[in-house]
Amino acid sequence: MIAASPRNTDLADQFDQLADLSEILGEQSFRVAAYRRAATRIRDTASSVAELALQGKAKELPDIGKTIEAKIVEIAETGEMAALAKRRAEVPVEVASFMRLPGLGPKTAARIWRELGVSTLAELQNAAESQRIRALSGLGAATETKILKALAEGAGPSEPRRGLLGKGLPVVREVVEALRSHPSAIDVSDAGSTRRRRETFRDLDVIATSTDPAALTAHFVSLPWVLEVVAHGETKATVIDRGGLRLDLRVVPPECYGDLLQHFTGSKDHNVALREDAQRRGLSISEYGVTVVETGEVKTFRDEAALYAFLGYAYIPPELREDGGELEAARAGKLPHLVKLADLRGEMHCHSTWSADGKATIEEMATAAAARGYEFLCLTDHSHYLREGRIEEQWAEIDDVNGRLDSFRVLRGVEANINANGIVDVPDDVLAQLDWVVASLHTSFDKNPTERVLAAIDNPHVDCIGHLTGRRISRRHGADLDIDRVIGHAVETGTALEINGQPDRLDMRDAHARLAGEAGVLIPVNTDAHSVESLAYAELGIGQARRAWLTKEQVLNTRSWVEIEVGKT
DNA sequence: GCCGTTTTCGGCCCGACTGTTTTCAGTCG
Repeated sequence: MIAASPRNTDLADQFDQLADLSEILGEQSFRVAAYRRAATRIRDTASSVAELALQGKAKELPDIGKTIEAKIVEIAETGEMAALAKRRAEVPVEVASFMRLPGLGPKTAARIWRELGVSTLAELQNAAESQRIRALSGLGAATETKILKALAEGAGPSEPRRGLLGKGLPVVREVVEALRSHPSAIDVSDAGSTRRRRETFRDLDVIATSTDPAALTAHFVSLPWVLEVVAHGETKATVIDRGGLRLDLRVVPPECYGDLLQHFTGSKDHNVALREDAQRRGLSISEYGVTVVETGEVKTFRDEAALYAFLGYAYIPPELREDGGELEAARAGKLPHLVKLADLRGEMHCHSTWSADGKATIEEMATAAAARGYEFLCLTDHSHYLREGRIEEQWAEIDDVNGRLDSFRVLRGVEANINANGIVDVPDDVLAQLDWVVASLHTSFDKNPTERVLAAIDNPHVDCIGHLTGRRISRRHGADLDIDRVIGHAVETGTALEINGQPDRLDMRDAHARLAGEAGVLIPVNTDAHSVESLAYAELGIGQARRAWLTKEQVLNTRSWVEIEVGKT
């Protein structure tokens, strides 16, 4: 039996650790950066990179060359990377976690380890308390205080916690509104990862132009919900709000608003690729403008579209700015026309009080969906609550509601469970009477998940697989599926794979949805709403769909129900 | 380490803030 190949996340973690330890050892910064880029690339790839490497095809990915492919093959075949094992023997691994403390980088971590013999976080705390850090030249009492504060706040070996997009968006919008009300404000916008609709964020970014940058920055740090000011300059400030969220503001003159917005929206990888590309053509890009190196002339741009146009690209929507091929596509005029929230014509996965956890009646859900401008709603209550004749009672209520609603239709659906043995838990004769069948994994995620999902797809009554992996962001990893096989099977059978817009699901994730879309899978953007309010999660789902490069044509519920029924054949 | 519409060698984004300094290195995004 062949051992399962390592998962992309495990490979990526190993390259990140290789980068950390190499950096502490003072190795070439460009090689360290290459390891980090490779880790990111592996993490953002949908297919198994280990499988690709074993076929000699991993080096076709950007940022993966011969050397890194060989290291991946080595991990797949032996379970270990010699280069990493060697460095682990040289550096105590906990020294790398010093770098997780804010303000401490590789140079400082290395000096504390080498010059003081400190190799664990406990020893680091002890060294700071006994004022031994200040003995090192260039470090003082302030550094000791900073270390102790960070350790007391629980910063440590684990990754810093990232917040959910669904939590961050309302906060960043509130801050944007508060800044707009300041008399010196001209333009204010959200930026950063929330503008790109990335599923999680580390901090919330706001940018602005102002007639008086220092006054606007001062207003920002004195907003009522600010708990702590981390940094405060004339054009840039960072605060922590009472919810523990980190907010960054940056201000520049109006004439370079486009430059600033582009810079501060990122992603970092997108900007680096953009700037490297520009540099090859004799241009130097910063948040203040584009410098023609030869003449020293600086061009500034009031909006992003003009900036991208000057650099020779079509306008790139923020959701695509991840260094995932968008620059090449924009240069060639081949960017997709991304799906928009307003394109949605129905909801295809939601619940009512017929599910025990549902908060609204069928009529309330339907009325709310109609108010959003939808034409239909597939009611997909949990199969568990629709047994022993209850589903017929539900159908009667659906008919009743449809009788009262003009030009809106509630469809009969169900969210069936894919059992541990791969069987869909609703009898075929019941499924045959339904308009729309969603099948989802809810338990036993580690028990043959691929085979179970494939079996569900094989059921001719199943129209769609719900929240494909079952992950809960930052709580549960979800099923480790063979995504290529699932997508291949979905294409063969015409089964849809949804994007579930629940803030902690967003499942399929962006990379999976992009691969599915490219393969020809139809993808409904759903909310899995259990209440009227959560129908608004459609915005998060559409963000995810746009990050997956999906067009209106690829998103199933941009069609009318009649068109969808015809497509089902 | 990776990469190539001037390169298979010699490059590799750019600027702000902090703490410790008397002009800068380290860190961060």
